[in-house]
Amino acid sequence: MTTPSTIDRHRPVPNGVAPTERRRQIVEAALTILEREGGSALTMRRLAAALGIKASSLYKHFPDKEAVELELIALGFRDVAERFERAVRRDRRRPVRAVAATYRAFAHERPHLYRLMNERPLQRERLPEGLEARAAAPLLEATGSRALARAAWAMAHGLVMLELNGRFPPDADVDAAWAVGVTAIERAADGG
Amino acid sequence: MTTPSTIDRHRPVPNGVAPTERRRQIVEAALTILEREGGSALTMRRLAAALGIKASSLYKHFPDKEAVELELIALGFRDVAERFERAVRRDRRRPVRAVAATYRAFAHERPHLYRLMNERPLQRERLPEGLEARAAAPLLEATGSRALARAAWAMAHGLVMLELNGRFPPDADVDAAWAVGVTAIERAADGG
DNA sequence: CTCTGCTGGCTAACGATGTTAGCCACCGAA
DNA sequence: TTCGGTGGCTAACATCGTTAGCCAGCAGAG
Repeated sequence: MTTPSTIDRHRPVPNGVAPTERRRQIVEAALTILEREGGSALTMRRLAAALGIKASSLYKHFPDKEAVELELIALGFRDVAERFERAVRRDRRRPVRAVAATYRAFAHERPHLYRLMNERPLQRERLPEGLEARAAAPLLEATGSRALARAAWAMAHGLVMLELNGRFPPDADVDAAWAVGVTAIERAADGG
Repeated sequence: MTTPSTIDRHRPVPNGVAPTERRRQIVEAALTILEREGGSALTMRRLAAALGIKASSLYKHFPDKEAVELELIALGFRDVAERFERAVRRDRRRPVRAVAATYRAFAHERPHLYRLMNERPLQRERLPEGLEARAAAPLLEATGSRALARAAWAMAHGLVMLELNGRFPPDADVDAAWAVGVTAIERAADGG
């Protein structure tokens, strides 16, 4: 309305934000906080402090907190996609197993990022186009069926979340649950 | 220290709270808000307003917000347990299928309660003893294996959460994903 | 060289949130 | 009749995301 903000004067980049150097720095700092201290530590004030500025100044670079989070989410999807692509290339015999193991490894290595990516509704329209599809492709290829790919994804996601949330008993053999689950999916893929 | 609070003078009931009439009313109001308006609407001020009192007065009945939520969670577990028990009694031939359908139906009928129950780490020690185990028993019985039961639970939970969070494309055939997933689990149960 | 306007900071504030301290009216039992 | 517990209240605190409005610096135009 009044002053044309820094942000909406740029081309319609997915997130409504063009990739400036300063923005890159902000995302980098956000990622550090997220991975080191978890999602609840990623506040605008905390993020600003890490950059030596005030929270309100962040709004010169991003329209809202969600825009910052979406950069992290996109970054996470890119990481997952690359891992999947490498995994299926490495183990062509048993792609389902390879993708599952990779999925689990990612979730364990970057649990806070995993949560950010998968715990809440995803604003697709603010993500780079095709990124989600790229991350999903290897599993779809491995299972050979959309329905089975979704069931497999759901199982992997469920196992990860239940484990991250400590919902299994302390003595539970989570490896065994993964093994039997993956085998069930593999059989369905081969037999179907 | 000074005044012995209303709460900790009572016997060590699981949640640290004895079941008074007033407390029952509070939980009832909380449930109404949760189911009608979702988890983010369940605030202490909002809950108090529904009862015609101030937020701070709630702390005469519950030590914190989590204690109120835990009452709702316990209530949810009781509902799930009863549904499961009825389901396996009704369909003895295919207990896995029966439990899965029941699980999905519960999540769709009471999505906000489902979220409250399953989205975050669970404070077991503040829940009535044995309640969680009771809710888990039918699936364990149906699959015949802890590992498979966990894989099945994870798949169901994953499917529910991905669906509730709108993570599947709008045109996705979620029924098909459930069907193929349940079949895979059933085969593993029979063949194992 | 001067002016102008954008960039990217700042302070102050708003309306939420959960929670605590401290006060007091009521009411039942001793 | 007194006394103490029950269950209200107001006021306040820290923290959250976010907005309004101000201003220093600097680059480019005249």
